[in-house]
Amino acid sequence: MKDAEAKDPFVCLIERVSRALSENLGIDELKAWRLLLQPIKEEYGDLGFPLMRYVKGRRLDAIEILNDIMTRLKNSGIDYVNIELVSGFMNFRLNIPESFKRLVFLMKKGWRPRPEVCSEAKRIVVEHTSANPIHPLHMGHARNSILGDTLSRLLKARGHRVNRRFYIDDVGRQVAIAVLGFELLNIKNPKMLSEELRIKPDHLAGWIYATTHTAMDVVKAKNDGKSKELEELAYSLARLEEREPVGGWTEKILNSISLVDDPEKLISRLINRYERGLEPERTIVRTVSEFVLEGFKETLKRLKIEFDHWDWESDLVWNDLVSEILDRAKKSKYYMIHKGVEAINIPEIIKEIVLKDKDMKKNFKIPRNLEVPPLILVRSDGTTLYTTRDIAYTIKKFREFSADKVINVVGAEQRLPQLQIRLALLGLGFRKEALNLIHYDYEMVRLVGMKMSGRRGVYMALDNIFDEVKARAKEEVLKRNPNESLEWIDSVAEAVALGAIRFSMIQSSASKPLTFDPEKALNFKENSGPYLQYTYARSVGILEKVGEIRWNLIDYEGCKDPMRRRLIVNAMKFPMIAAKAADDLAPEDLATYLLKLSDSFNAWYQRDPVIRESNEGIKYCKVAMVKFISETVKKGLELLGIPPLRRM
RNA sequence: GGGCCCGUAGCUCAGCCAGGAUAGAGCGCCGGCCUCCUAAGCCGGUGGUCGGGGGUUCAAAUCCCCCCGGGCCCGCCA
Repeated sequence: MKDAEAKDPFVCLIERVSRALSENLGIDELKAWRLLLQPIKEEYGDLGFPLMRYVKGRRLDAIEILNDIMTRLKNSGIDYVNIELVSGFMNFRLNIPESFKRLVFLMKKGWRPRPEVCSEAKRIVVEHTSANPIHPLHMGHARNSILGDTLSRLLKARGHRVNRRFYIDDVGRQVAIAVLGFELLNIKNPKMLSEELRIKPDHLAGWIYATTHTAMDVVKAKNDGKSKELEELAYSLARLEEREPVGGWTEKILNSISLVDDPEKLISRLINRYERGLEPERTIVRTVSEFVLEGFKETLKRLKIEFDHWDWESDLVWNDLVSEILDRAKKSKYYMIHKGVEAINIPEIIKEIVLKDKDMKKNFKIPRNLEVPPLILVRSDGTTLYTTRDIAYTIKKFREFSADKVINVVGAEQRLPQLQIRLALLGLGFRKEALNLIHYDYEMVRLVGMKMSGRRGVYMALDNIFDEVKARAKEEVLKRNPNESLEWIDSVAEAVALGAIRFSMIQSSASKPLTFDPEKALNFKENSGPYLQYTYARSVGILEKVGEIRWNLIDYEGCKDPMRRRLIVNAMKFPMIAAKAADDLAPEDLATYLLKLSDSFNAWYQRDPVIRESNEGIKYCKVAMVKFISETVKKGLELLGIPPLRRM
């Protein structure tokens, strides 16, 4: 094994102890190390294990277990830890001078902190963002994209093969409406137009989509004689008109739609012909979609988010994967006619497959009184539904990447359809796929004092938020670096803004609704991405002032100081914490950990100066610590997709 | 009407799944620290019936039941 790949003393310790605990107590090794990582009070030790939970009611002797662990550790050459039993807990205290010495030995040879690589690498598809190509990415998409991207980074670092995919939903109703808008305005070359008008493609499309949608609703409300609704719609339309890219567009769209007998029929016809791959719809829809995607790509590039594949939903229809699924459904015993259209009998699948199997029940966790309706496959006009196409897409994701697992980052409001999809897969005989499809759901992003609606063109585009945050960051950078070039200041501001936005999107768990307050994202204080970036910049600053690290001068007794000791122990936990965050699909855990580490690092160097330390041995001990923390924070930032800055 | 998620300090949240050692952060507020490695920092102070009520347990913020409040979902939309 190369030294750069060697395991650090802390990871070695955790591995040995977990194995010993697992064998002695008959629990999962994974569970053992997860319990070991639970934070404990410093006075009890560096690691703790709640032994009483397992010893209770069994003929197990805690002292025997302790002795066994001690012996095993001795045999593995791990002599830098002390264990004691206190009120049912097994507490571990590291000999820091000794373990830090081993760590420094590795670091000197090029070892760097990184998440502990898992023993069983899997092939994992992460599908995320997948926004309809009809309007700019907004803050809701931001949470999706950033979660998806961060998960991908974590899983990759954990040693898995990750395939990142964007699903281009070009078949649905939404795109058809946007396309209708482009048609009504007679826009043949959107790209040229957006360049002329200097409007980003997705922003231009967003206006056209919202206006067309609203105009359609206006006409509908008029025909139905709903005057109250009409009033609100007229207001929305007026708001849109204020922002129209070219004078008269709103009127043109509204008038054109008013002339059509039944706009819905027009949309239906468009979808129908597009699904069949007929021209000119084929070219028109693709042109508009591709045009909007260019805008997405620009935004995503800023967020440092990349994809391995861009999958066209229409390809699934044209390449017969959807009809393959439909055929399979027809032959299935769960095929049914529901409300006069083709469907899959989901309730029957639950009854016959899920409820009869204990593991299935656990995997699907279907609430007792939840009625999952049948899944309709085809509309009465012959076009397919999103869920049908998504079944096909799931199969494609598993097949193309030979995936063990597929993670869909999709909003929590889509829980029911996502569950239906998994159940349908199960009923159609795709058992492995059904069990390994994960709906990674997240709650809504709410903007303070604002209700968003894409259909009405009311949303806070990510691009605009980013610009706002960047402008604020620029002020701060400029204040601190008045003599730097504008170019440098701009690039730092961009990175700081990215750090602020990415961090704010992952710092709380996905299951909680997130209230995005632009004011708060502009707060670059503690508990923020920029705070982590600052911590890293400071550590680099110190190292640069020190120059070359004289490893052989280090006096390891220097780590005994309580503050330094605590810091080293905290940082040593990084590989395991990051690994756990990856396994749990919980980037927020890593974020919280990095904040804590930064806190203790910042508190430390401010009280215990490094460069001015007069004792050379102690000084280089501290320098080694700074190097260690610096590399840890850097790796952590990379995992979160936040650019580490050497200076800010 | 049914289901899911959330409810912990004035605000934003961690801890809950795998029950245990005096319930943790940050923001805010009050008071300090820039001839000293970047003050996006540090130090000190302030602040909690863990939504309410029952139950299980030696032990409950954590598990179970009921209730209350907020969000979401129950479409031939996605």
